Amino acid sequence: MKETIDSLNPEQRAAVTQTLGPVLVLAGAGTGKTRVITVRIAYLISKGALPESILAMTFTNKAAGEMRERLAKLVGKKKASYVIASTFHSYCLRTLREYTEELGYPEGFTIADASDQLTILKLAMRELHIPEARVRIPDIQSKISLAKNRLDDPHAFLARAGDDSHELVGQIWLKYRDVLRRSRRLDFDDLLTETLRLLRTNEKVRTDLQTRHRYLLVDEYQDTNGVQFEIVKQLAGQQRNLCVVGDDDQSIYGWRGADVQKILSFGNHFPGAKIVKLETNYRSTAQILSAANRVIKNNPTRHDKTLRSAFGDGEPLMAIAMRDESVEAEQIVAEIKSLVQQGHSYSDFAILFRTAVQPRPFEAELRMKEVPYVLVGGMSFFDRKEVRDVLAYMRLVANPKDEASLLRIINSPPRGVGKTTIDRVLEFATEQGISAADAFDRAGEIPKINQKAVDAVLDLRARLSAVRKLHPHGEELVALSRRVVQEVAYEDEVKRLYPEETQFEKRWAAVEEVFNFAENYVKKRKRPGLLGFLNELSLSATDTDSAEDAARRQAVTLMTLHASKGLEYPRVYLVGLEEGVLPHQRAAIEDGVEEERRLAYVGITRAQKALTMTYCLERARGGQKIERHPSRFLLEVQGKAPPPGWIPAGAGDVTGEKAKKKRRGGKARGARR
DNA sequence: TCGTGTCGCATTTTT
DNA sequence: TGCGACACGA
Repeated sequence: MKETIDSLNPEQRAAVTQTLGPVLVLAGAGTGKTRVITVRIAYLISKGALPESILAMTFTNKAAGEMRERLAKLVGKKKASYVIASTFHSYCLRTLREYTEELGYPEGFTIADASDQLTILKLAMRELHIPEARVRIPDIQSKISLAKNRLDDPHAFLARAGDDSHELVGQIWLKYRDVLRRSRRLDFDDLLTETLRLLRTNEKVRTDLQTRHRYLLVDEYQDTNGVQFEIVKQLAGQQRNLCVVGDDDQSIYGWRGADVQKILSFGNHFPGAKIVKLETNYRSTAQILSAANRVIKNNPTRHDKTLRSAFGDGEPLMAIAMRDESVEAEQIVAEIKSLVQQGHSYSDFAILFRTAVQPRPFEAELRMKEVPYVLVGGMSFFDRKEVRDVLAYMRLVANPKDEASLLRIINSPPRGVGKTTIDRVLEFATEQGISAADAFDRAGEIPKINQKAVDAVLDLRARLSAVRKLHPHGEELVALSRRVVQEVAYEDEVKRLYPEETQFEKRWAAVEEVFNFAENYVKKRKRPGLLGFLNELSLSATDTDSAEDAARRQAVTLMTLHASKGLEYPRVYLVGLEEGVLPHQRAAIEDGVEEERRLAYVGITRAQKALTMTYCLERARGGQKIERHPSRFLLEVQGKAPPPGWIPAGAGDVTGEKAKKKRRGGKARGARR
């Protein structure tokens, strides 16, 4: 242990050995954050802490996995396995499952993921007779989620004054909550808020958990939202053996409820906190870091930090103006090709951008020039129709009251159940205050109902319930899942939709993959059940690790700035550095420039040796070319202030105005010349 | 009820 | 430019 400690720099050592009371470790980009966390845990254990008394919270499964892996190397597999390293959501899920009785959910619950949430919102709106066209459902979803993360509740939300749309969100929220309840589902936010509720209202649970987790660590603390903060506070209790690690300058998820104030005011929330700054950077050249420092210091509210390179000066940075986005792509791809000819590997390169449309010209160009690349993000395995369908069927076996899942698959394979039938049944369900599932059982009472459609649904329900009877506790998971799929003749349906053999095989492979997941889950768990399986899948849906794919396949990486956090590449292209793109127009209008600047900072600090920043003079948008101006961040990189006559994004921008007017005016204003 | 064409719209997305 | 929601006809 002593050797490991000695290998740390003085800042890192301070962060590791300060083991009592609250500690805030401000870990700048590339300063050895993960190393500090894992060594700190090892140090705690060496000082006599029981591994099982240490709880380390992360935001992603990937981070949790990495932590466990590196810890195993330090303290051995056995001890490492007792340390709880888990995402907030997974931790909350296991807590809710452990204290089912205290919670009062007699029959368990399944998790509603992002897409289920949208379905449930649609259901809620249908009940309220709000036409879908009137609002954008993802907006509603995000507003409700933000409110939940601020610990708001729908009644308080409605009581607060607001405009029509505020009122509308409140009403939908109330109904959304009803639908979730009667469907026995919790959304991602509920996992957190319900856990907090338990901690606050149940003294047994609170003291249980406080005694169990003597040492708390929170990774990426700048991403903590209001609920997560309160959970941490509850768990820390009087002992306050809490160490949080993060970087306020890399807080880029404010739009999702993350609250930078939590890291900025840590000292106030936990009086007497010790603050350690890690500023020695082991990733990038001095050139890159001074550019990063120059940009980020323009943010007024932050913990003051200045990154120092552990290496030399390095190559100068490049900033290049391009005529438009296709030239941007051509030039960059050409440069990558020529550098590869000089001995670089394709996997040394990353192209980072702000929005999801930007990679298009790059993909086209990379394909044309036959450069291997990996686009990180995009559709995950769990977003595929077949996977979602099969999981919906399985959820229905676990929980027949699940309305979103029932409606998802109610007519696939086609059973002659159309919109009219569904509307009538839902209308009846609303009137009677019962679930959609129960409404089908009483469909005889519904006037003008299509009896054939109802019979088909009843038959479906009978089949699913037969599977449930066969596996009452969800045991024999693999057999169960195959059985469900067989029972509803799903294979025939996939064949019908994709008669072409190769297409069919591709689609069916996704279904087989679900069976594989089940098999792995059974191997991993002592008591594998259906509910546990479904909920674990919901919480691990996104990790497809294409970032690692790129390295293995010797490919160029393309990804959004958000996706790049935590990663590093020898040579980075930061593209589309234009006012309106970065900072994004909407963020510029809505007072979000500071977070956009942090995004730029994250991008810059991904580069190890070389950084090239580009912007376009023109960019196509909705079919026509629009003039662009270099981003303010490009000026800041050079330590310059905006010149007179500089045009900021959002301020009187033509496209912005037009978009707004269109939405308000609508068709009533008549045709525009 | 279901498949096809058209219109409108357009940040980021750890769980 | 490309996707998703809706309207319409079979």
